[in-house]
Amino acid sequence: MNAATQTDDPGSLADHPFVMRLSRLMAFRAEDLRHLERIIVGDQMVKKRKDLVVVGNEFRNLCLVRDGYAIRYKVLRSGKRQILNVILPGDVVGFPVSFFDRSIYSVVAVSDLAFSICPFDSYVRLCYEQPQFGLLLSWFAAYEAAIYAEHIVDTGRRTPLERLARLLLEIHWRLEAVGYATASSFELPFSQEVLGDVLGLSVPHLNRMVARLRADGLISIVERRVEFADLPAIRRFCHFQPLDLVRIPPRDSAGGTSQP
Amino acid sequence: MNAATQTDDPGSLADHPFVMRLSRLMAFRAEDLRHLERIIVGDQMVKKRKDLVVVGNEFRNLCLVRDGYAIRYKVLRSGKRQILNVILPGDVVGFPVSFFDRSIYSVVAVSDLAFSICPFDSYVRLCYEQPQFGLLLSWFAAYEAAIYAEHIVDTGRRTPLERLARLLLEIHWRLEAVGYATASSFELPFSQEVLGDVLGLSVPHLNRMVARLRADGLISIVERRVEFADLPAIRRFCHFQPLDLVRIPPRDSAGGTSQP
DNA sequence: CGCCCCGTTGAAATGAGTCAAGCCTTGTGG
DNA sequence: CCACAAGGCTTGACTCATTTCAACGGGGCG
Repeated sequence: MNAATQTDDPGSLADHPFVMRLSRLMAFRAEDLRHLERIIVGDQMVKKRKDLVVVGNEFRNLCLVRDGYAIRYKVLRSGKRQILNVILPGDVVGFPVSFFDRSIYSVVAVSDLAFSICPFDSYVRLCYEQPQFGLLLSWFAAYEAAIYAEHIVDTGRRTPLERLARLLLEIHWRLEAVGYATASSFELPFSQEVLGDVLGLSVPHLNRMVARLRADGLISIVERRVEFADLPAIRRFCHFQPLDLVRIPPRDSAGGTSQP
Repeated sequence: MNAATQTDDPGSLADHPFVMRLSRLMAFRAEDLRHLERIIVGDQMVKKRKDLVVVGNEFRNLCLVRDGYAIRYKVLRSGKRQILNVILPGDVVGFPVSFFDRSIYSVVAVSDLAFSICPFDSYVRLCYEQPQFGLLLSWFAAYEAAIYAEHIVDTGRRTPLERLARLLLEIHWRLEAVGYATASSFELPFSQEVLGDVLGLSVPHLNRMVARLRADGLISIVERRVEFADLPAIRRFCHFQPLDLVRIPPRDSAGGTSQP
């Protein structure tokens, strides 16, 4: 549909970061993998700075990010931009926009991005046939909501320094979950302008906060790679606590409510 | 389980605000109503100021609010409190907490509150048998996430005056959807301390913003009732746009992906 | 080679928080 | 039924954290 895009055969899903997250939530059988593969219409690669979702347009796809980074944001009349969330490998671009008539925010790639495309309607149809996929969608939605909730607390009541520390820890945590980070460091794919717009801070102020974390020896940054010298220490400093979903109960778990 | 609570027979669900919201999302059949009634274990009433969910505890229920108001919040070490969201009739108390091991925030009633209790595990089991309920859960989750997203934009980048106007409009919009508001007014069940903690503002500053909206003739408040003199005007002022979910596609919508 | 993006730093202006006090209303217990 | 307490609203003065505006340097990319 667009010059900058190319769609080819979907690669194997087995090593997809989305599947990696998913298999931590439920007993994921080979059969389920086939169900998912069946409704994926292709893989796509887009360039850095390419818009994926634009406000006001209809968007009805779940794009499962295989590699690369993007941001979900809204720009106001005043020209200010607020980023809701950063999108990492294993995340889904079409959430929650696919549930609404017209998109209320935009998504843009901040690096080259590779993802698998699944039409929303196909996914919904699959949910009717294989209810575990509906639950999966709910679980992802709950996780997303919880991340948003933390961002509300950040921008509403936490100090800029805490916010920044927490954001770095959140990104590290999420990247580690899909194998994109080491135990104590990760490649930071976002400019300070992006970080500022996530945290509701101006670029100069954000910059000063970065400098402060550095001066306090809590982080060091060399060539876009963030390293935590003492992970427990920085977690203590900003009271970071990772979010952990419970697993999705399997179909036959206890009793059942079926009528005779 | 607690002195202040009393559980009695679930009343009819037909007039439940939750069902009212739900029936706007899908073709809700009498049969579905029975499915839902079957897994509801009772109704409960709690007093104003009663804690429903407390941080760190496990909570595995969906509480469908029938009447009254509550808030979902987190208090920080500094003593500051951030409210994530206000809970109105038709909302679900156990979201997203039931998806996590231990609750990451608290919920407290700010008025006397009546709700129907549905054990989370029962609901999940129902999803396996009747997949439309799984989709329903996803839809609710998406809506919740979208509201959170707007709050992030509010606290991150909007002026205090806009935030306040938007919050009042959001509450009005959500109350109207369940028949708890007139076309241009509603009972405001929240103190200024609560409003401040939703918007990330101090009470004195919030108070000044209320005064300003009043002075500008955008709202009037008499005896806890907020009245919009000119609804389009205040919506224009803060660029408020109601969120509208698409309907859940029915089971047989087009084609199907079943294999032979 | 030059442009543009990105990071960095400084100085000034201002918006919002904090602290403090007073008043009104509501609820409650004597 | 009254009195007092507590919660909620309102206002003022002061402080300071954060934004805004501005300028500069480095480095990668075309």
